[in-house]
Amino acid sequence: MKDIRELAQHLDISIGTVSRALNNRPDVNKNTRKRVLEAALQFGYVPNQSGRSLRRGNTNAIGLMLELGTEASMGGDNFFMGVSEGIQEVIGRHNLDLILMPCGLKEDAVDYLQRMTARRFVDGLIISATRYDDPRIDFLIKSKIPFVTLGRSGDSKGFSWIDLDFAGVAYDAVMRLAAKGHRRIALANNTTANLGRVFAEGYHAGLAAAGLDADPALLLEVGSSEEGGAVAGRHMLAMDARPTAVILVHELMAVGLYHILEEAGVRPGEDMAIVGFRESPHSRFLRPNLSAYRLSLHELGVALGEALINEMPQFSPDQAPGCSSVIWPMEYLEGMSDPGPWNDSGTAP
Amino acid sequence: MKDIRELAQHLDISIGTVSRALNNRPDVNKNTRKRVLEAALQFGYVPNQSGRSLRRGNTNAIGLMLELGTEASMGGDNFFMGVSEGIQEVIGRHNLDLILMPCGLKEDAVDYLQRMTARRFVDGLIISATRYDDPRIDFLIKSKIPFVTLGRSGDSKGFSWIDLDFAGVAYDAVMRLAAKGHRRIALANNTTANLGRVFAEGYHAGLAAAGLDADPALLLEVGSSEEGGAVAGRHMLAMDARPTAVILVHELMAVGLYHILEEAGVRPGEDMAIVGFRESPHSRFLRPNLSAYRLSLHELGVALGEALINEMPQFSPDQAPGCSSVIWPMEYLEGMSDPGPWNDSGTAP
DNA sequence: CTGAAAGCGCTTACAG
DNA sequence: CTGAAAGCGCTTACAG
Repeated sequence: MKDIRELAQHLDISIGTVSRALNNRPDVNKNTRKRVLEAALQFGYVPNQSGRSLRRGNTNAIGLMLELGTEASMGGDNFFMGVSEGIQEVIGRHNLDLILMPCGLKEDAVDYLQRMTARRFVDGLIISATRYDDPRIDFLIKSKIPFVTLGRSGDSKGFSWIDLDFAGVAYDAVMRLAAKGHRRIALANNTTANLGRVFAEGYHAGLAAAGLDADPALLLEVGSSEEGGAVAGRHMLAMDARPTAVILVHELMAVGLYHILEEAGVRPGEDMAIVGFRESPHSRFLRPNLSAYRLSLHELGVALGEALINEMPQFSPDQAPGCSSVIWPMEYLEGMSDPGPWNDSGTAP
Repeated sequence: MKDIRELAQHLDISIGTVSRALNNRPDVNKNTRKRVLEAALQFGYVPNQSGRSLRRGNTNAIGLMLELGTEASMGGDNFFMGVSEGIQEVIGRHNLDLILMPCGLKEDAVDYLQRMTARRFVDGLIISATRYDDPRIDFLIKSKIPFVTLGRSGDSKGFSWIDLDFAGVAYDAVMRLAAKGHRRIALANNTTANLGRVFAEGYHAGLAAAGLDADPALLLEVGSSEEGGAVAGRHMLAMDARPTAVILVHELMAVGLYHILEEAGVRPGEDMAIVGFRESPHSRFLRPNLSAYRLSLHELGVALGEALINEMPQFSPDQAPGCSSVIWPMEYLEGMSDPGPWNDSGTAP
């Protein structure tokens, strides 16, 4: 069954009525609707989305843009799969489908976005890996396309976003470490995305609240990866006044960091306290297992989906766009990598 | 600039000519084409994909279907991100875009596929996590939609596929371990997808070639995850005749397996040899680092893209569809987790 | 080389 | 409650 015409012919009614029945319009005879629905099911008829989109001006799809190179910085692995599941749950209720739009390394993110929106693949967008100054946001605002960002930007005004509580986590980690007696707390950070800046702010706020001096030498800029953690480890080992604790903006770093420390005979958790960002299977299986912060990817996805629905006039007619901003709370999960109290004398070189 | 009509008006030519110029038709005056292209660029005009699709019957997009629950068995996000990059490189040359289509846990894969194809989101498909008996394949063949599968199915006839060399890896791993003196070699496997069956076949072929008996007790069925490795580890520790070596169908398993073994005082690589499937950052940073097999995700993506292009009549008019099948070779990368020769006496309990 | 026109498959005022 | 018709934005024979 290729098109609506054929289905209408088979039922001996007009295509208009078939369309109305299929679209759940109220003004259709109950029996007619039943016949149409049954015939559609029987013949496997589904309206051609191009025809529908052309007529209605929407696509019934929403997109989640991924940047292939940098996404590792938000969690790599299963982060986006977990979030997708939650997004789908919400948007599915509105008969929207989710598609992931991967932007290649070689393509400019704005060019890509412009192309995908111009082609009108999707009715709304979720973008991630938000930068401090992110031209994609200006473009999307100008284009009047409903969108939500995962991650705030520098000014973070005029659009809706959800951001993990990077500042809160860094602050909390510093306070916990300080309470255990640490005085020299390093930050293994990555400021490619804005989240790194926010993380550093929380870190500095924590230092101030704990009455500790901020030593720029303790601010390590590395990649959000196993290798980045290794780089941070080598760097710290080479320092004259070695930190006794380090906070990681990405838990993957712990893998490389542990490796490097152990190679040098420095025991993670015993000779150096380590706190990771997000709890993950990797962090759980590290030995000592990594203290980190927990969040539900599914719930985050649900929140993102709902935020986007709020931006879409067809679903939320009396909602002011760009008005919601959420800092997603995360819960400390104690591992064995930052035991306390810390015995300062036993550690510094 | 909203539509072609407006652009044509601005240039004072017909929309037909604008369209022809934009579509690189040869029968357009050189100067006219130049004017059109410049104006389009200037006003940011991009043809509406719905109009184009409706008229031409294609979408200029290809889809990579992911199953959110089971994809971990192929490697999680990083795997698909790496592959996506390669796919895009190839299909981009034909002005096709790649979108990822995540099928939620709660949705039936065939229903999902049917819906997405009926809506005509994409002109071609790559599906993954192929099962032994995969109804998606019958559906796609019947629908005459160009597609390629990542992973062969049980019969693997009548469609094109690329599969990692699971059989070859298992065979090679057994042979290497046997050559080092191992007699009891376990397999931590996952047969949810067909790859697990193929892996087991290679394992048995290896055992036979090495003159070793196949002990069903050494065939462990676990999840392709950290936790799955832990389960396998606990199981092996509890065995009367403990294996001296184990081959993992997924390298993530090593994380949990190492953990459990170490907890029990069994040293990975020394008291038990371990070989993983795919080399990854995780495997590289394990201590001892995991012997595993290397492949280029990017090249695999390129091959998938090319295979799909071959299936698409508009790009490969004289290609017989469904005729290509590739077993993707993988290269052994020696780590420290399976040193040899093995001293049998020192190990069994 | 260009323009006028048909038509891709749908939805939706409009008339009855 | 239903049908006939317009039109969404594009591409492409066809005529000139």
